[in-house]
Amino acid sequence: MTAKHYIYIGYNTCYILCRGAFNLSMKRVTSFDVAKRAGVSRSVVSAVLNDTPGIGVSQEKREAVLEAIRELNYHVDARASGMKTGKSFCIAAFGNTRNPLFLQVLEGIQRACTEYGYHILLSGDPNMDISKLADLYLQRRIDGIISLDSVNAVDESWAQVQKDSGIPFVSIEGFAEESEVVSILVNYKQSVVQALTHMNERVGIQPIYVIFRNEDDIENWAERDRREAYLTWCEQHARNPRVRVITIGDEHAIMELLQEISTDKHGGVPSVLVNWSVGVPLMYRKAYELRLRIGEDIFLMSADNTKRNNQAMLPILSVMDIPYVRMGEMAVHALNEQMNQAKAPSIANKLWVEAELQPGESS
Amino acid sequence: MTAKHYIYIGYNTCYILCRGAFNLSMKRVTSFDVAKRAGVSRSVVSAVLNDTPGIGVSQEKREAVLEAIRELNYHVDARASGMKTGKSFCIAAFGNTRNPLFLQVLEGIQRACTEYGYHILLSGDPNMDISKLADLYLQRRIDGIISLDSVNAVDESWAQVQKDSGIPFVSIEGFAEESEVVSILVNYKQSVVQALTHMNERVGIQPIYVIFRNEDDIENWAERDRREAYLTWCEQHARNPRVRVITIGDEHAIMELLQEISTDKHGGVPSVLVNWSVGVPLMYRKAYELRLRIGEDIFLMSADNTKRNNQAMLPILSVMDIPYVRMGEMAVHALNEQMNQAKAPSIANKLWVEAELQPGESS
DNA sequence: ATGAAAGCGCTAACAA
DNA sequence: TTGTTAGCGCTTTCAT
Repeated sequence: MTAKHYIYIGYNTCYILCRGAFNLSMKRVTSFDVAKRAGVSRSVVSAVLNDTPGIGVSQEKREAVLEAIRELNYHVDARASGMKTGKSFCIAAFGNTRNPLFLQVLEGIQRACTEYGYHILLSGDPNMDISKLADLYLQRRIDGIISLDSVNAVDESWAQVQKDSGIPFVSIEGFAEESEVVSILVNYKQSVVQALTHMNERVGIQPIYVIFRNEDDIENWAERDRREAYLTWCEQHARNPRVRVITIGDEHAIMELLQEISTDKHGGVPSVLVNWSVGVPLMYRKAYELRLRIGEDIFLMSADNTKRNNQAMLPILSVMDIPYVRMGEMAVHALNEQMNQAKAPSIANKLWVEAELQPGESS
Repeated sequence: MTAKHYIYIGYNTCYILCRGAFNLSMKRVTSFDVAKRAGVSRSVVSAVLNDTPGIGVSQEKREAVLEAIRELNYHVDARASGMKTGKSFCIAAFGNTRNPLFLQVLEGIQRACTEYGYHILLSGDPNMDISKLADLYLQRRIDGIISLDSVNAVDESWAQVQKDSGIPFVSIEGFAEESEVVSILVNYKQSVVQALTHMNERVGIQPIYVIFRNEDDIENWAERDRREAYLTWCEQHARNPRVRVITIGDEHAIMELLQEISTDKHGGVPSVLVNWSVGVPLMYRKAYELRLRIGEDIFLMSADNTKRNNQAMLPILSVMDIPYVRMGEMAVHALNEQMNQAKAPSIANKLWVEAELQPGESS
C-alpha cells in the first residue's frame, strides 16, 4: 500500500512539476491541466466534455471547467480518447480523384459526416494496391469505408478486405449482385421510363435508344435494366423499339446515325435517348460538325447523367439526374446503421435511389 | 522492489491471460502479441517496424517478427504510435466541395501524400465556422493544413487559426499579399503574355481583352496583373489596347460586344481574350444564340482556366491551363519543408507556377 | 543486441 | 457527486 502510494504520488508529482515548469515552452495542454486549473479531477473534465450519461456535474464545476478549457485553449486529443473508446470517429472515402462525380459524392459524405461528428479520411489513389490500402485503414482504426465504384468494374478484393478487416463497408454503385455487401444503387429502369415519358410528351414518336459501350465490355446489370425498360415501354405503348449499339470511338457510326435520323422525318422531331453519359459529348460533337442543331433538328436526352456535368453544354442537355450528393449522404447513414445496430437484419442491403428529370434545352 | 515487481508481473500476466483467453472474440492484436509469438520483446517489434536508426536487429529475429506480423495479421495502431512520436502523419485538405477545381487539387495532394506517407483528412464544409474547424484540426493533432482559397476572398480568420494553433499551413491561390503565409500562386502575367503571343500568331490583330467581374468586386491582384500584362504587351507591340469590362449577368453587354466585333473586320478574324473562366460559358452561349461559330467567325481564348473543365465544349476552348494538380503536389512539398526545417528561412513563402498553353479549336 | 519500464492523454469502472 | 486508478498500444530511453 505504501509502495503503491509512493508510485502514484511520484508519478503525478513529477507530472505536475514538469507541467508547471515547462508549460510555456512545450505547450501541450492536457485534461490534467484543465482539471488542475478548474480545481476538479480529470474525470470531471472528461464528463463535461462528453456529457457522459449517468454522471452529473454541478453547474459551477461545469462552468469552471469550460472556463479553464477556454483559458488554456485546450483541445481533446482525439487519438487518446479513441484508444479508450475504440472508436476513431473517422471514415474513409475511397474513389477515383479523376472522376468528377467523386466530388459530388464527397460533398454528400461530408454533409452527413458533419451531422454524426465523423471525420473523413481520403484515399483514392487508384494505383495503390488494395492490401496497402487495407493496411492503412487498419492502422488508423477507421470506423467505416465508403467507396464509389463503377457499375461494370466490381473489384472482388474490396469485398475481401471487408471480410478480413470487419470494417463496415458501403459501396456506391458497386456490388449490385453481391447481396452481402451494402450498396447504394440507382434505379435505372425508372430512369429510362421517365425519360421516355418526358420525350413522348414533347414529340409524338418514341426515341431511338442508343447504347454506347466500350469495345469488349459485357453488358452489366444497369445496362440490362435500361434496355429492358426501353423494350417494355415500347411494347406497352405499341411502338416499334429501335435500338442502336455504338462502340466508343466509332465516330462513323454516330455520323451515320445522325444523318439517317435527321432526314427520316416520319412525323415529329427525330429523337434519341442515350444510355450513358460518356456518349453525350460524342453525339454533340458530331452534330456540331454536321451543323445539326440539337434541340431543333434532333432531340436528345441522357438516361444516366448529372445536371452539374452538363450545364455548360449548348444547348443544355436534358438529363435524368443521378443524385450523387444524396447517394453520398445515404452511404454515411447506411454506414452508421451498420456500425450501431451491429447485425440487425432490419436494414436491407441494397438501397435504391431514383434519378430525377432535369429538363434542359436538348429535348 | 517486491511491491514494484508484483505490480508489473500482475499487470503483464493478466494481460497475457486475457489475450490468450479472449484472443478470438476480441481480435485486437497488439505488438505484444507479435512479440510473444516471435519470441522477442515489444521493442524489437517496434524497431523492425520503424527501422529505428541505431538499433540493429538480427536477421532471424527480424524475419520471425515479420512472420508473426503476417500470421497474426497485425497492424500498428497509428493513434498509439502518434501519441508517442507527436506526429499524426495526417494533413488536412480544406476547400469547397462545390468547386470542381478542388478535385484536381485533391488529386495532387493525394499523389504527393502517398510519397511522404501522409494521410488526408478532408473537411471542406464551407458552412462550418472556422473556429469549429480549428478545433477539429487540433483534436486530430493534424500535422499541417492545405487550403484552396480564392484569389479575391482572403479569409483573415484562416491566418489567425494558423497563428494560434501553430499548425503549418499552405494556401493555394490565397494570401498573395500576406508575406508570412506560404502560398502557391499562379503567374497570371505570364499567362496573359503567352495567350497573346499564341493568338497573335494565329491572327494578325491583337485580341480585345474582356474582363468579367462580379457586381461589386474590387480588383484583386490577379486581375491587376493580367490587365497590366495586356497593356504592356500592346505597348510593346505598338497596338491599341482594347479593354472591355462586363459584369456577370449583363447578357446584353455580351451580345453587343459580339455583334460589334463580328461585323468589324479590319483585317483577320476578330478575337477575344477572356480574363476569367466564368466568362467563357457566357460568351459561348451568346455566340450560340447569335449563330456565330467560335473558332471560325470569332476567335476566343481564356487566360485563367483549365483544360479539363472545357473538354466537352464545342469547339474546344483554347486555354492557358492552370495546373491545379501540380499545385496540390507543391503544397504538400511546401508543407513538408515547413514541418521539417522548422524555421529555416531558406524557403521563399511564395511559390509561383506558370499556366501552360493548351491550344483548342476556339482560336 | 535485447528487454524492462516509463509514460503519451484519455476514459470508464470503481471507490469514497 | 467526486476523485482514484487501471489501462488503451505504442515508442523510447535505460539498464543489462
